[in-house]
Amino acid sequence: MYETRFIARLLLNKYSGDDMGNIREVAKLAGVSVTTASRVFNGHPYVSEEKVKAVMEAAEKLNYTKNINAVHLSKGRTNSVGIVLPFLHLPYYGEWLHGLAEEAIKEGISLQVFQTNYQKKAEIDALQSLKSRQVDGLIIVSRINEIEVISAFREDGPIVLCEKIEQGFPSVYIDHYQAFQTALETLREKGHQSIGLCIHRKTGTNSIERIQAYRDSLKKFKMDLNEEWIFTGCYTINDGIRVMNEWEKLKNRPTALLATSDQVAAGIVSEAKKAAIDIPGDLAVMSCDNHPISELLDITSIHIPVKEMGRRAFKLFIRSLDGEDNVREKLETNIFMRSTI
Amino acid sequence: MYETRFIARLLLNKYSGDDMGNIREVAKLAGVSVTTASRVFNGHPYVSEEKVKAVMEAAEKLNYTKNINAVHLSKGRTNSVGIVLPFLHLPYYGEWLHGLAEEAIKEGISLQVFQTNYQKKAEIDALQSLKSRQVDGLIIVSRINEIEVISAFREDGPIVLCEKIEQGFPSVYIDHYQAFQTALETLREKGHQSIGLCIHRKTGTNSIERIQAYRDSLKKFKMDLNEEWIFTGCYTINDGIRVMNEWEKLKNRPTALLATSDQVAAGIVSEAKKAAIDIPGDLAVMSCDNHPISELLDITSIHIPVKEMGRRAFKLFIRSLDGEDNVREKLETNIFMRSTI
DNA sequence: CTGAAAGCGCTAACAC
DNA sequence: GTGTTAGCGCTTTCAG
Repeated sequence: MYETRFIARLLLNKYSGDDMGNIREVAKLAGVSVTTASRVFNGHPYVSEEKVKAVMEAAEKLNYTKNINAVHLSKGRTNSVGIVLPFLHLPYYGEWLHGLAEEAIKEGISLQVFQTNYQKKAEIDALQSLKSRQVDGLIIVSRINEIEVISAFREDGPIVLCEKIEQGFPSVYIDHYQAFQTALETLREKGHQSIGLCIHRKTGTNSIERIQAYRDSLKKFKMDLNEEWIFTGCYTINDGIRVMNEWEKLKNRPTALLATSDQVAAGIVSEAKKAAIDIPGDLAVMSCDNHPISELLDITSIHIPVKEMGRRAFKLFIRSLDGEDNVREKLETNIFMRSTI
Repeated sequence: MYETRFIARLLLNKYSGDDMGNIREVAKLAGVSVTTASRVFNGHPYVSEEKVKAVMEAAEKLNYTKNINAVHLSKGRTNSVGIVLPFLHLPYYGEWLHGLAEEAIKEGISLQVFQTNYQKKAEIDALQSLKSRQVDGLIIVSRINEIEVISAFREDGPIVLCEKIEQGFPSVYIDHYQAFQTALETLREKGHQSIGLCIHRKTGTNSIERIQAYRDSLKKFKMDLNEEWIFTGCYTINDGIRVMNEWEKLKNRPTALLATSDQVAAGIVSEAKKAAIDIPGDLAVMSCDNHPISELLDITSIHIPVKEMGRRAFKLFIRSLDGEDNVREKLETNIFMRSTI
């Protein structure tokens, strides 16, 4: 049996690591038990100096490295976390991941990234990876499946959400309702009575909150409401350009646009310039994130501490592992006034 | 023994999946052998209809999910690949990952991301994860360690590089030397005799190639050379702003700047505008990547198919797994002429 | 301080 | 078609 398997691996896989011993071989060469060798590799106490040395030497000689998969199986965890997000090319998620990765490396936790493209199935694959113990937990930056679907995996491990969720999950979030209220109030004070919205999608906790704040504000101040003024699918610079073109075609135009992403606002502003539309004279623009590009183009933007969210989400994941699995953290926003409103 | 372990897990970890059976229990409940159950879960042939059904039902009843770590250990691979890159917040890498992730999901390969921050140690950790079999292979988008260090891990699994490397690794790359030559030639034709460089770093295959092209071109055309004109550490918009400020302080100023990133060029161009410096009159600017921001700001840029590189790198990884582990692919670039030169 | 041995849960060779 | 069983390589309990 040994033979067959060995030969098969040789044939199938040149990376069979044939020259890499396992802990048993190391132990044998060092003249100690497997237990002792294991202790040495894990820095456990109560091993004599000389045995430590013998084991280290044997390991060196055999070019030994732990097979981490065996460790994972034996320990029942993987020291890794899955990050679930829709798109990797949007600056928002890049920034977010950057913050998270900085924390994760400190804790020696590895990162498994699941780009869902907002496909339900892809997101469920990520959830499955929790159930199958590929990752110890999940951080869902943005989701597409209903919360009930997510909840079904709740018992399989910590799941951190990044939205204002009532209970059942640890989460880090922005009060988008409040932020939008403030933003709309600010625009109103500037004299805008008709305001349009550029938003990612109509679903999703964050989007729903934002739309709600929008509708509520309009009603409260008896401002104009027009379904045509809600532009969805707005993620990128190009989407902003598209919005600007649509705006131009509108018979009844809003005098201000509130976008949920700086990229979109950037597209709007630059396309406006090309079309000789005066910002903020003909159209005021305000966006979210306060990403460097907004400063660059001098776009008024609501600062969202994206990187910090990534960091916090990771910390919540860690706390969740320790049993504190219902913490919710709200992060603050503030408006950076610039020239586009 | 069973007892102790069980209780310990209950105490330590609420996510012990107590209600989740393993394949043995499923097999028992279904009244079949473990092998048969395994066959069912892996879609292997030669299992009778009824047994398939029995196994499926038992699995359902026990809320069974494969423990993927056991699979990994048993099979000797993990169906995952590690991506090594310095920074997750730079659009370049986001774009790159996006392309890669799209391919990976098709093949059911999961992504482990290693953000190194260009710290040698973090990069080595990634390499170790290959050796410890945490990932089946590595794609190094940009590295900081010497090639010899990487080579030492060559036998542990496929390692795909993204640079023009002589041999020993599969790789996908851009001929940066040629691209820069063309760019510099273009600037020269526009009458520029003194050209500055904004580059990531002085090391790294790609940077070295670019600097070499720079020096060679200057020499060839007897253009001015001034070490002060080489700005390093240029990655972001803010770095571009910094460069612009430094440029202004220069006694002897280059009349053109060639940047390796659109972000940097964007910073330069917008800061120039603030300082009432005419682009391209006082200073011509050209950059690399042709990221949407360059179109936005109408910056002349060398198009680099970043997303495609991500895709190709992944495909090379797959081919490498299949034994074709020395393929090198060159991707083409082309200049998008806009208003900054 | 040390070691024997029983797991962890799945795969697959081999025998029937 | 199906089942038995020996791995995969490490951790950890328990008994010295």
